Amino acid sequence: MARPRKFDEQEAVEAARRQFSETGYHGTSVDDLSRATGLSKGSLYGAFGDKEALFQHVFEEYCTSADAGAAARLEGPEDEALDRLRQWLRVPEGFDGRLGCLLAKTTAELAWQNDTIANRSLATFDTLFDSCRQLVEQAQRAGHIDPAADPEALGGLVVTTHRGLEALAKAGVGAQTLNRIADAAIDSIAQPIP
Amino acid sequence: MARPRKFDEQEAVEAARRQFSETGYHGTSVDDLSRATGLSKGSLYGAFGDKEALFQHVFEEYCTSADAGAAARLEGPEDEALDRLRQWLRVPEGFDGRLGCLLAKTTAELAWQNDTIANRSLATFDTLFDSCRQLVEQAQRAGHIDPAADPEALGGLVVTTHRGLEALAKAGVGAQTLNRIADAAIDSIAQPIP
DNA sequence: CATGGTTCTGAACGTTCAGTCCAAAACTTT
DNA sequence: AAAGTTTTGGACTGAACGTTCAGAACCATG
Repeated sequence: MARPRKFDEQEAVEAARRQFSETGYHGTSVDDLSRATGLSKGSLYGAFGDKEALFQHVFEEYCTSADAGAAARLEGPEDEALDRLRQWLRVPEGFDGRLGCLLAKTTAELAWQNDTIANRSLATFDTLFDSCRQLVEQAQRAGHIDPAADPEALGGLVVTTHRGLEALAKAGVGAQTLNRIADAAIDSIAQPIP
Repeated sequence: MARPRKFDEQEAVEAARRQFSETGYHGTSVDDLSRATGLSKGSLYGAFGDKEALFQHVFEEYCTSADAGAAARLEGPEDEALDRLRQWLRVPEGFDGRLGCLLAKTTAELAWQNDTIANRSLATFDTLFDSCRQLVEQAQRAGHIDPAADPEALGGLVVTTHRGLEALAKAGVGAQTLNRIADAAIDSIAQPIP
């Protein structure tokens, strides 16, 4: 009954995410988005509304997948919980972190001005806090972290370390240095082997 | 022999820094800068060159003062070194961190695209690494940190924690939570009292 | 007071921006 | 194959952008 879309909406959103991740919200023009997605402006506006709506869509999707990742990390045997935290902090060897996390880039650029963005970021950070706290508790039960320690504070510390590593990566600090710090972070909250 | 400047250049740079800190590079228009500094556009261009040159000036000054702060933190008795690290991580109580550090905002926004910015950021991070490593070594000599630990890795970990706290603050995480994490960070690298 | 040199000001310039619009193409259904 | 609907791409618009510039304002000197 009607002409179907020539493009895949999901692919377009991913292309837009890459573009926004590189050049930020204010640094990205609608023409940039048109080029990145391969869609003309007309199609872009028809499918997603204006630039801000497209950004919100991209950001929402990114946060949702971050939330899902946090939930997935909880799965697994308790005596590997500390390793899962370590793996989360570590970074693949050839990794160029300057093209980094959209959550970090967005909160830095927009959280101060835009309450919708600020609230969505905060919600994802809360999810991360919770996930890490639970992983710390798992590691405590497995005897890898001092059971007397405060799991909420240590979980928050892991999240903080993760965000700090992300910030350093954006500045161009090398993967080897980042991983050394990641290991130091985990080792310093781990219980010495008796 | 000539009409003197009506404005104080240093004040103008500080006003521009506040503006850039809030709205970022691409999010700040020259009209915004004109309003923030109280200077007309012509004066701004006369005094600092174009928008990018003004930004570089502001950023350079910010990084230089961060470097100076890192050096200043080294001064003091060695048995207070760990406390100086703690104080650096902690945040004043009523603090609203969403108006945050220009270094963080700038690396997030521009390091990917602009090599000059990237190199300047990296240089300041190196200074921070060095400063924290030395403070860790001081604390080791004072017996507050295990002398067998790797001061380079622990110094890097403290810097990372600082950047992570900054990122969380930008997202709107409260001062109380931030300080709890800061304390956990220091406590976890400190040697238990014998 | 007049001159010369510098700074300040705001209007004006060309460019780029986000967003609109529509004729033509593309596709499905009948 | 014809009708009907949606997509598409690019020309278009007014506003906002960074930048420039001519003239007014100003101070120190002669």
